[in-house]
Amino acid sequence: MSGEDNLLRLVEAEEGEENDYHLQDQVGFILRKAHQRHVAIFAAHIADLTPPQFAALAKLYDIGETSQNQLGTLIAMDAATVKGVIDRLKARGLVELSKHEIDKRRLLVNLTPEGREAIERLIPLARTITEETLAPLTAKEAATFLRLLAKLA
Amino acid sequence: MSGEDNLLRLVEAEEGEENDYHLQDQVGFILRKAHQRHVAIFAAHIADLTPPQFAALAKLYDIGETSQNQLGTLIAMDAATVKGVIDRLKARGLVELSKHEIDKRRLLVNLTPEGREAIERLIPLARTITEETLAPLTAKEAATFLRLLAKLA
DNA sequence: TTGATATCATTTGCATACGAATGAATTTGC
DNA sequence: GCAAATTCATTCGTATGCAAATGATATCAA
Repeated sequence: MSGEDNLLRLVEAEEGEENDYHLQDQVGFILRKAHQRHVAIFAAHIADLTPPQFAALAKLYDIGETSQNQLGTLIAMDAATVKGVIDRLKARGLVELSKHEIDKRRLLVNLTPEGREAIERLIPLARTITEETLAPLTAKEAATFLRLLAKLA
Repeated sequence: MSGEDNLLRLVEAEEGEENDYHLQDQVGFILRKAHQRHVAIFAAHIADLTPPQFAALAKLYDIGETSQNQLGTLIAMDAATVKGVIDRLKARGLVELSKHEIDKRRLLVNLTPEGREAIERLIPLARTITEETLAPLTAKEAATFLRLLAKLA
């Protein structure tokens, strides 16, 4: 810390300016930490699947067969990311791929019976994960938080 | 969709159970999307630094020289992650490394003059990024959101 | 109809993120 | 004072996440 910095602080204190920047108060930093905590809770309950992999299976279970690109849109992943996720699910036999009959650009993705079994088994655990993630909040706070978070996302 | 599934749905509808699982309502999924949006806003304002890199510089600016490990704790990164971040900042001349004189395990990290210049220039932009991230909320909502988010993180 | 655009998927490169294993150095406990 | 436990840093492997470039196909528009 140089003498100039100390002088600057004095001057700004006199002017009543807030010069401090506290990383730990910034929404981006706290958002990153909250996300990290959620991922850790997820991993503690569902060890053999990542949140993005689970999201892909859950969405396919919800809407049925769709193109890789469309699936990516629905679960908020760009094309490069969704490809990797689907590749790994395919390698594990949880999804299967086929070509779109009419539009030859599209790659259709669907659950295999094993994938359907897996997601049906995991959804109850996912509800627990959501509960545990929100556990520091009261029910009312959790509702408020989800409403505001959705406005941000 | 098999006949058994349809039967299951009828039974559950009669019992008033909620069987649907909507990914887009789960806190983890929305948290991931909110984080993605923040990172995009960050990149639009600060193109030459990532949020983790910025976090490292901002924390060093705040507390001065510290060990790589301690820095990681303060900015919520594990040892493997912080090493990569610091390596890249070092390669760009924004931080410098030195050995701890007494405890030979520790690697001290500090801002270079260029790093100090950079973070002083960037902090005002970071304030803008925070504002833009919270822009969908009113001031009161933003305060509530930050309070609840901090409880979760 | 055909030339310009747009869409879908892939690949490459870079940057987190974290578990697990390893080795060096320090601290603790007895 | 010494063995056990802990801490610090590094490395490896795997998995997102995204920008940019590319190629194939489809759609639009003059």
